[in-house]
Amino acid sequence: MAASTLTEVARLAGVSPATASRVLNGSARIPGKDIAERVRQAAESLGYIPNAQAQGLAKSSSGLIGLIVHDIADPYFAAIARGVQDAAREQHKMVLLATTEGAPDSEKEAVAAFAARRADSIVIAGSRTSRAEDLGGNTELAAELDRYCRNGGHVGVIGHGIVGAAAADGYHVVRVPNEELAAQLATELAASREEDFVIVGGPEGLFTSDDRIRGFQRGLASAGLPAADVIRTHFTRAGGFEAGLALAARIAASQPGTEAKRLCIFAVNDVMAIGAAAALRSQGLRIPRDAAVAGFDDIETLRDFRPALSTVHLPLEEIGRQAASSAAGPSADDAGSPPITGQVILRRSTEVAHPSSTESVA
Amino acid sequence: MAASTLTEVARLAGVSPATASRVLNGSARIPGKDIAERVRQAAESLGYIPNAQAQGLAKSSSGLIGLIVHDIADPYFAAIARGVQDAAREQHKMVLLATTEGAPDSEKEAVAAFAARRADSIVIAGSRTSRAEDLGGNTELAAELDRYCRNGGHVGVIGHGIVGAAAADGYHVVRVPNEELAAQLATELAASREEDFVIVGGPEGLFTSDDRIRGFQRGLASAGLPAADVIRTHFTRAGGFEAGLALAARIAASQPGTEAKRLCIFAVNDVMAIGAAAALRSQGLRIPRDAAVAGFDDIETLRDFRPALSTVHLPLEEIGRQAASSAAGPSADDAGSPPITGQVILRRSTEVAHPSSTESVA
DNA sequence: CTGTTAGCGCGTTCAT
DNA sequence: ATGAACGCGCTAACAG
Repeated sequence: MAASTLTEVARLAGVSPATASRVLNGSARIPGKDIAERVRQAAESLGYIPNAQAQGLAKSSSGLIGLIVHDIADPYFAAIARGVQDAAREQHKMVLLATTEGAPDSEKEAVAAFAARRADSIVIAGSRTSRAEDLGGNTELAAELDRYCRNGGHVGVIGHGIVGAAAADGYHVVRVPNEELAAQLATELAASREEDFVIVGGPEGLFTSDDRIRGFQRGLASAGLPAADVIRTHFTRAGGFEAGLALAARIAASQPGTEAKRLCIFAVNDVMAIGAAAALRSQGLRIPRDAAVAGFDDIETLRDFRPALSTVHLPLEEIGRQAASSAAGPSADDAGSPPITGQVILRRSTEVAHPSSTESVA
Repeated sequence: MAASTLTEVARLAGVSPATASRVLNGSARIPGKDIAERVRQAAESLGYIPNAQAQGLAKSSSGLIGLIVHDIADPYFAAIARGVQDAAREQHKMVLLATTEGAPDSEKEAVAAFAARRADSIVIAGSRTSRAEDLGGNTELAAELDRYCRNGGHVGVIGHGIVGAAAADGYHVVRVPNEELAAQLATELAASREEDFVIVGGPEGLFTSDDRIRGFQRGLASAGLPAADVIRTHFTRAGGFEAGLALAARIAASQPGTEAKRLCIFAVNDVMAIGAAAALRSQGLRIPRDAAVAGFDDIETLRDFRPALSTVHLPLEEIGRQAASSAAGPSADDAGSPPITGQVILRRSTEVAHPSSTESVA
């Protein structure tokens, strides 16, 4: 009852397994026109499906590309996954998924599992961390990756490289200019307003978050503004919401004093920004009237959110694609892919004032 | 340089490969306390990682569970994927991903690919279709699935069964009561208003869409209301947007006449509803003032959308989990999982009238 | 151009 | 309790 094998096909076609193999997959020429047809028919009638495990064993390569994300339901990762999937299709490979919640030790496990399956390459998305508590985990992860690379595996990491990972062969990093873009966002934001800036960031040690915070502060500084307060919270919508609640209180408290200075809140990613905005709204505050809010990533699903969220567009899908194909080795153009760039997008959530007031002042 | 093998470990430990195998995996007893330890150390020092391909070949099972979705970046599928992933983790398996854009022939390919990899089970999400143009594809898909099942594979389909698929062993369907829930939504909506209803549906033949349309109409009928107009469009945000544009025109045109009857728009999924809402807004219309809008699915990422979208909550993650574990065979409780249920959630997007007007009329 | 012989790395009978 | 031998399904060297 088990699926029919190549040998059976060969027997039915009256040829040797080797010949059948040559016909059903493409190695050298197989102009045995007549033979080829017989084999094909035999395969067809038997409903033959090659056993990829066996093929993999024989060729020691699996046609698999492993993808590691924090959470596939997070639109950020989902977008990247789509890019990886695209690249996989081009390479005629399949993608193997692992979600890790960002824990280095379960990332290590995932890498080991991928290695066990002899994945041709591994893509790691999700920000790296440098927290003390993750130090051990990071080291082990780096070791695991190193071993994987040494055994011929290819790795594509998105954002920062793994802490402590040697620049081994087959180890690629798709850099995302988080810091520069955040600085640019701050600059553009600062150019048209005179407000107090606040940053809602992720836990300290999260590279992506830290980079964006640093960049934003730098942008502020170069605009001659003081550094913004930083609220540390979870790198999620819930975290953003929590911070938003605190900020709402702060706004309410300061209103009687000097109502002139509106708050401009920069959340280090869109999901957090949405959370913060929701919190403000739940407290009766309105955006951008009572506070401005900006995010980062330009998540597609969030584009219909109102007021439209100012953010930094990142080509997530392209990032995923690059990570997956850089790991596949320099293909046609060995010049490598173009560096990732983003783009500041100012929308309604950070509008400076209602047209009416602008007009009246002017 | 290739990864070290079990044989090498065995040699280093001074035992036979068989013994090493018994130690490193759990088959029978391995009380060779001293031996076991030696083997483990050898494995450790060599950085031994079992070759899953070889294991799979030997045991003819792969620890893989295949997942087929239209688009992993669609939050609907992403949520299901998370559930599948959870189930996979519990089963100590990994998830293989395939995206097909809903095309039956590429779904067939995906099934074949999964079969080739000897996936232990396959989960198919994404609505089935009965369009004439897909007939051939569906038949082939059904045949492929049938063969897969006959070879011992397990299949879990979400929503409707594959058209033409025999109720083979190992073929499970996680039913989603789309029709009932849509009817319920219509009933609740109809109870508190006197409006013209319009349905924004997907292309004809899409089961999920058709079920929801049918159910909604039924609900309307049982409330003594006439059937709603149905606008057919793409099952995506873009489709919803397009329909929304048309509806905006319709609203604008009818306003001079009888301004009493507001439109209540039911889009067969949340993403389309959001698209429609965006279109209305782009034409200067406001929700729920100028029109009510409802969706279906209760996508998590969309919950912060304003006005809050009335919809039908579906336990997407649980659905994915069930599909993945039903396919794993009746586990602990052979009573099977509880049937999927949803819940109508009325939010602001379908509010009947502003408190003020309600008051003044009363 | 085709058939034969060896493994790929591991699990699993059999003996011992 | 341990080791030897065989086979999982396929590909890659060699023969012919």
